[in-house]
Amino acid sequence: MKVKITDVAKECGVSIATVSHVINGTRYVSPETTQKVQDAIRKLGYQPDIGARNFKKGRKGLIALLVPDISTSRSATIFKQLDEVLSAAGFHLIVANTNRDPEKEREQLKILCSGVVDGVVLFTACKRFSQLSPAIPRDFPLVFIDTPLNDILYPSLLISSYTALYQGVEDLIRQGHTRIGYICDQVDLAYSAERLDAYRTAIRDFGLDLGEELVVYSDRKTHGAHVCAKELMEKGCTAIAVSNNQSATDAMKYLSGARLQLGRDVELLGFSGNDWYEYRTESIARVSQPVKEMARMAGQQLLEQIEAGVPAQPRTTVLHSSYIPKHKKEDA
Amino acid sequence: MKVKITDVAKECGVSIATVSHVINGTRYVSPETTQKVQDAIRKLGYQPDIGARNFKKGRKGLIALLVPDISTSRSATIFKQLDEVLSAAGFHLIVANTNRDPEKEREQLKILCSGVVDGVVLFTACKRFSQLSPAIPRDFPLVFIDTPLNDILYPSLLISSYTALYQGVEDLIRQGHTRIGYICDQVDLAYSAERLDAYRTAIRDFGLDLGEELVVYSDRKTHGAHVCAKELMEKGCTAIAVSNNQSATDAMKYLSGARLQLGRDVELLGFSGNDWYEYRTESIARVSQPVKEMARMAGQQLLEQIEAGVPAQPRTTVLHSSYIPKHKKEDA
DNA sequence: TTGTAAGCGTTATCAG
DNA sequence: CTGATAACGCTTACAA
Repeated sequence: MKVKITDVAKECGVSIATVSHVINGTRYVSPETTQKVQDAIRKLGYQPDIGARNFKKGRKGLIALLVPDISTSRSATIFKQLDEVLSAAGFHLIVANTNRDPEKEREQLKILCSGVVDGVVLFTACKRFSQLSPAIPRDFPLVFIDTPLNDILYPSLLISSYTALYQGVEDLIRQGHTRIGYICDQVDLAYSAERLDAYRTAIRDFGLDLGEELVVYSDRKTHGAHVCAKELMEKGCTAIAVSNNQSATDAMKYLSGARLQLGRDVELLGFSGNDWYEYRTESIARVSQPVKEMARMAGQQLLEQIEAGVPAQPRTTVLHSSYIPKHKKEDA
Repeated sequence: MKVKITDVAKECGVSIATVSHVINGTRYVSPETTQKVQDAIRKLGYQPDIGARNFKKGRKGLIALLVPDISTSRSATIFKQLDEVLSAAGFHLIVANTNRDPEKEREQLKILCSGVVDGVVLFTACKRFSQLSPAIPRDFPLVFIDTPLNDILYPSLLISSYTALYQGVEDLIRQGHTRIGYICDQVDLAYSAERLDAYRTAIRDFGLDLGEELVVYSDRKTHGAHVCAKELMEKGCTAIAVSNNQSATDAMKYLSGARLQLGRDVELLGFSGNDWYEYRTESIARVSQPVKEMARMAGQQLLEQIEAGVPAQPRTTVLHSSYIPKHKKEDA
């Protein structure tokens, strides 16, 4: 049989209350008794039953992370960081895949929030908060990440790449490039619009504006970024900026297929991501997103809500990407 | 306040025992009473407290999946399938990343097995079972997947690609290819050795043996599969077979970079995986692994151990990959 | 400085 | 056919 708190109490002739307090440091116990208890615990190999504890305290010891697609490297990064900070606080992390389906997301959210987990970190696929609110009980510990929603009622963490992208384009311009193309994806998403804006503003600020000529729009399914890259090269671009990591990868695939070498035939301003290692022979300039920091902060903020009982404030935190010039190492 | 079982009992004037039995269908209750109870449940919006139930039943409601690398598509697939079968049985899935580190794996396993979860699905990074056994209590519900270990004491699920690969090579031969190269990765891993064997046997069976000439060994870090592909082409191969999906992808990258077209300049025998979509313009012949089935079976077998209380048998189940010729759709 | 005992919300064992 | 009631292992007033 498993050894329980009563066994320990019996072993060293104190009450179970004392044992409990020794374990949790929740009230004064004399040094000698403390010692006795700790010895007994070690001797018997006692380990508190987490299930019982959680039950008694009315918590589940579980946090859920909801992501649109578990197989992306971004999801994996977020998972790992979050797991670190939450497990340090005694929580376990369960992951749910929403498959970018708002319907499914709402369902899962409803179940999870109704007594399964103590809190949720949500990378939503919904575009408006009102699509979600019915699924979330008032005052449920929740943190949004990565998606700006308008009328949001919870803490939310975002990454802005405006400045970094602006700096990247500026750098290209200072290097003498005058025809800098831009591959834009999903303009309907806020982050994408912001990045396009950064590109346009930089271009305009330095008097290189050509209107829409060097902006092409990619689409994951019908008009991949490789095609876009091709188009831009045909338009005589000497440099290409992109709006995300996937596009950067695709563009590189096209360029290498067309035997165009980075740094010689064309310059690329990319985004950092986990798959650069494949291409590390050619160092490129890039925008680096603080995904890890975002995930860790999300964990912290969630813990505050849960433990300190801070009611969810609609505070929005914006982290900023940094621009990393060519030949410079990624910051850890 | 949350509504609990006593509230329901009070509402319809029966005992909590009856309510519990209605909910769990665990003993006969007259139709009328059943009806009354169900109405009350609906009326009050009662939902059983899972935490309390788990506590009472001495279970945690949690299963852990340990994988070497959460960011691979294989891990993602396994996660999704497993999650489906386990959540249907009322369990939640927590994922732990071992980072291919046996040390870390052992630690996590030790913690998880000592009362945190009810069972574990383990994609181990260890090469021998003895490295693990100290971390696992006797009779702990556990299922191994994807890694053959010698003196294993638990159910284990494997995928063999021997036959499929053999068939693929055979198909190339029947198409008239006589110089078929093979890119082998990590011969020290059992699956890899098996696949190399399949290739060699097929080649030998059809009298095309050239010894080691057309076998090249890749290494993720120092000697990528693109390099291997290049070497094989220089050796005059008209077809290339690979030992896994990553190598297939890398080989294709090289080929497209060298402007060599599949089906015209060279034939490729690849492995199925999640990133073929990028290349779907060219259909290729491939070995398709039943990863989903493996994951689902792992879930089933684990449930058997946990629920039916079947003590862990050292039974090994081998699933077989199928060969899918060119131009044929992937089986769902 | 420590002990006693009342729960937390279920399930399950007895009786009836 | 159904009801009391004792557990499950722990935390935490309240007492002493």
